[in-house]
Amino acid sequence: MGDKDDGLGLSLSLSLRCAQNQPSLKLNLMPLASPCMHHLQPKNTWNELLRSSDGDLDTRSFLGGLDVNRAPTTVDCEEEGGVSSPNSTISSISGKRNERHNVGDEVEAERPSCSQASDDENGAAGDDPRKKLRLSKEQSLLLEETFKEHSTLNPKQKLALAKELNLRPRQVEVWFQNRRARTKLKQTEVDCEYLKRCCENLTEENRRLQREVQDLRALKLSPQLYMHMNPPTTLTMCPSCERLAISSSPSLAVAASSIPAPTSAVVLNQQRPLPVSPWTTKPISHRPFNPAPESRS
DNA sequence: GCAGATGCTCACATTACCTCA
DNA sequence: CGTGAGGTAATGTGAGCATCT
Repeated sequence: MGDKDDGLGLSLSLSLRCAQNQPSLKLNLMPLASPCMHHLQPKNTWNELLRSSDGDLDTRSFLGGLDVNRAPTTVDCEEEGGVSSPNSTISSISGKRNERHNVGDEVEAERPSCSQASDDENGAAGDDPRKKLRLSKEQSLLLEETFKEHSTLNPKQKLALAKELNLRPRQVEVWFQNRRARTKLKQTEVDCEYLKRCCENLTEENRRLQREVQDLRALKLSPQLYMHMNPPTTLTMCPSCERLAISSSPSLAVAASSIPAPTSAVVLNQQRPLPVSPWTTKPISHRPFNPAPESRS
C-alpha cells in the first residue's frame, strides 16, 4: 500500500534520502495530515488509538468535547445503526462498491431528505443527483476542528459527527477525504518552494566553490603567492561526533544553513559527511553497512 | 497455516456545481 | 448579464488491509 495515507499524520514531512544510512532532509511543516509519509504508520493507527480496551471505539476523546456517544440531537433520517448504508454497517454508503454502483436508487435513498440540503435548496437538489450542497459555517467549523485533532475518522466517529452536523456519514467521509487532499496539495506546494530555494542556494554555492577552485589553480601557477594566501577550505572532524566542521572557509556550511525554513518547523538534517579524517594520513576505509549497532571503543 | 472472497477505507484523479470578481 | 477562475462537494477507480470461510 505504498500510496496510502497512514491517516495519522500529525506532521507533514518530506524526506529526501541522500544515501543509505544517512539522515534525510526532512521537512516537518504542519500539524496536519501527512500523506507523504505512508510508511511511517500503519493506516489504522487512529482507529487503534481511539479504540478502547473492549474493542469499542472511544469517540469521546474526539470531537473536542463533543460527546459523540450521546444520542443525536437531530432527527436523522438515517436510522441509528442503519445509516443509509445498504449494508447496515456503521460505514457510510461508501461501503460496498458494487452497491455504490447501483447508485441510482441508493443516492436517491441517501439523498437529501435528511441532509442539511434538505431544507429549501433541496427542492432543486432532489432532482439533480449531483446538486451540490454548501456546508454552513458551523458545519465547516466543526469539521475543521475535528480535522485538526485527527485527519481521519473511524466509522463511529464519522457517524457521530454526521449526526452532530446533520449530514450523511458519506458527506463527512467525503469532506475528510477532500480535506486531506487539500492539505496534501498545499503541503506539496510548500515543500516544492522550499526545495526550489534549496536548489538555488546549492547552485550558487557550487558556482562559488568552482570559482574558488579556479582561483586556487591559478595560484598554484604562481607559487610565490602561496605563502601569503589564506588557507583554503579545510575540513576537520570532531572526534566525538564524527561530524565535519568547516574551517577557514565558511562557505560549505552556507548552502544548507542559509536556506530559510518554510513557514513551519523544518528540520534539515545535514548529510552525514564522508569519513574523512584529518588526524590520519590514510583515508578511512568504508565499512560495509552493518545494521547492528557498533560498539565504540 | 493458506488462499480466496468480501467489506471497508484510503489516495488520487476527475467531474460538476457554486460563488465571485 | 455573461464569463472565466477558483474552491469544493461529489463520484469513480484502484489498492491495501482485516476478517471470514
